[in-house]
Amino acid sequence: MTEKTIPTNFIRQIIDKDLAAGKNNKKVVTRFPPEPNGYLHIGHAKSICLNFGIAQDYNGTCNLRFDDTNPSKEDIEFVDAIKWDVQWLGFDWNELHYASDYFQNLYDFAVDLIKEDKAYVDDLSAHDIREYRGTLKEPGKNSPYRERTVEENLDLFERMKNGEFEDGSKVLRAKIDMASPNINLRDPTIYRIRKGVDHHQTGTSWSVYPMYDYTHCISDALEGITHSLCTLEFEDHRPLYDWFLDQLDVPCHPQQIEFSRLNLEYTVMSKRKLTELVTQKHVDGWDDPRMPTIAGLRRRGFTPASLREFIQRVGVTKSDNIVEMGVLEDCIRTDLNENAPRRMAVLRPLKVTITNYPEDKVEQLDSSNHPQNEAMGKRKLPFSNTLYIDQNDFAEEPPKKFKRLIPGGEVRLRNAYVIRCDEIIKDASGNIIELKCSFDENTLGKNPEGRKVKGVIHWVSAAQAIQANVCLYDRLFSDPNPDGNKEGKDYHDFINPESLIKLEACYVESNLDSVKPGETFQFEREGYFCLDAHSSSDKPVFNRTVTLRDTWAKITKK
RNA sequence: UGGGGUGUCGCCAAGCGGUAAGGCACUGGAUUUUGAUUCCAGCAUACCCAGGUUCGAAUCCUGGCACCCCAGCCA
Repeated sequence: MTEKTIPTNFIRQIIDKDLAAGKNNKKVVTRFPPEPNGYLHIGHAKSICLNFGIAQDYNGTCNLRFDDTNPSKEDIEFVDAIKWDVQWLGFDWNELHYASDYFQNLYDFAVDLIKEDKAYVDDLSAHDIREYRGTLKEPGKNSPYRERTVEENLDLFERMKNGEFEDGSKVLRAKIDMASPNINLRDPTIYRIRKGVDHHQTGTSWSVYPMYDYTHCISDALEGITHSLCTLEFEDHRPLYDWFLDQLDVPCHPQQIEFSRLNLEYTVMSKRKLTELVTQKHVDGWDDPRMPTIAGLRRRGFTPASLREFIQRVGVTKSDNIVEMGVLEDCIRTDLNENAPRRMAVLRPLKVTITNYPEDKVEQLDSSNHPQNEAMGKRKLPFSNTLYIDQNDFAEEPPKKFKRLIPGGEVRLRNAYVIRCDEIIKDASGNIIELKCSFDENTLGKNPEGRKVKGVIHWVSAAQAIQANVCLYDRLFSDPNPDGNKEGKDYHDFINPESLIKLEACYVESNLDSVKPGETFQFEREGYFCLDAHSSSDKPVFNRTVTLRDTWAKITKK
């Protein structure tokens, strides 16, 4: 799909001004800085597209940096997954970094801070630190350890690093202002002790780990980042970001700019909640096709281009938002409508016997892979006297305006003949199990004479069709905003029990015999489907990415 | 008056003092061997509210209101 229009947003306007003013040597350097503590979701895609997109459009560069300062939550599994997701989305980083690469620099800068009496070792417990911090409306008060001498702080901090103290017994704090109206400035903790935890990059070589606020600004500065883009909840941290850089002898002072997170209707976006969905088995894993993760969307059949298009349509601002699913759905439909070859698949089979078609004959009918794009070629479709159609395409007592198959009525078999239903066969309990039909041999590739046949339905030839499982997905939650705090309820209470419907007796046309995992098709009149990444070869599993637009469904609802 | 933000169509979102872009959704209608696609038409006298400045205000000023974020040794 085409992504031609270059977006405009307030961040790009800031950059335009900076460039015009000759700031940063007229360079633009950004970074995407995930913590490897989970899989990336579509909200991260916004940050990725923003950061890498700006770098591309301004002839700048963008780094991938893992913000790995909390070893107890992180795992190498996540760093590998994140790298692949970024590349899959279509981006490549200039430099790959880990915040842990800077642990020594960070430590040295902390020593500088101590030497200038701008940081101190505090023996207060976590609980007491909280007490001393004050509240949103009342100022905090100084720790009794705040006035330790530089020498003592230097000694203590070094011994913290050397592993002489237990976890939680001491922290290093920046000495700023316990009465600041901005809580982040009330002597924030910048180092804590984590002894013996195995860090995925640095092993057990460190006993102290720097905090986010302290790490992030310095990492940005060391990499020469010009514009440090992050989400709105860090607005209050910006004064702290700037404070550290002002105190320290760093190569540059990047500009932090905040934008609003992406929220999508009928799903949740926080890593904690997504992690819970996985660990509590509400879904099959991080790549469950119902998940808003990049991995889930990929397995569902979304393309990188459709996701990039979505992010572009949604824009970048500072206002809170909840985007409707319809936007995402339109993005993938637009892409797949243009690029997915057409196939036929019968999801709820109903046997049809063509009584006037020779029993042993199999015809190979020509059908195009795309009605609007001849370049996608043609395929052969076997036709015989025994077919399957979808149960929904026959009605013994049709509703008004129904234009599919009815008793005594005619319908077009897509890419084939017009048939008429002559007889309904039912089982003992009255279920329709078969239709006896007759075909009009003069209707292949042309309309019948003297009468109009409005309906067109899809089908497969029974003998050649391939058995398949099909997974139909719906929204994971029944409420558009499962996060919104509604009297005592949380997102668990809105999990949609029908978010996955497994159909296990489906037939797909024989041309679907050598499909690669992830390959996408339009099953005509049903929707877009892809072969599941975990599909086994004996019985393929197709995931429905999205339905076709369905005005008939709208009519029947009225 | 704790601090920091945000308020333009159902949902996103342009707009930056010269008279409300666009997309999605929705509603009609045309073409169609997918009730798909495509096409064509419609869809904010109005920008949270109230004052004010101005020839002119969504844009500037004043005062309200609503909503979001912040009290991790998480990021």
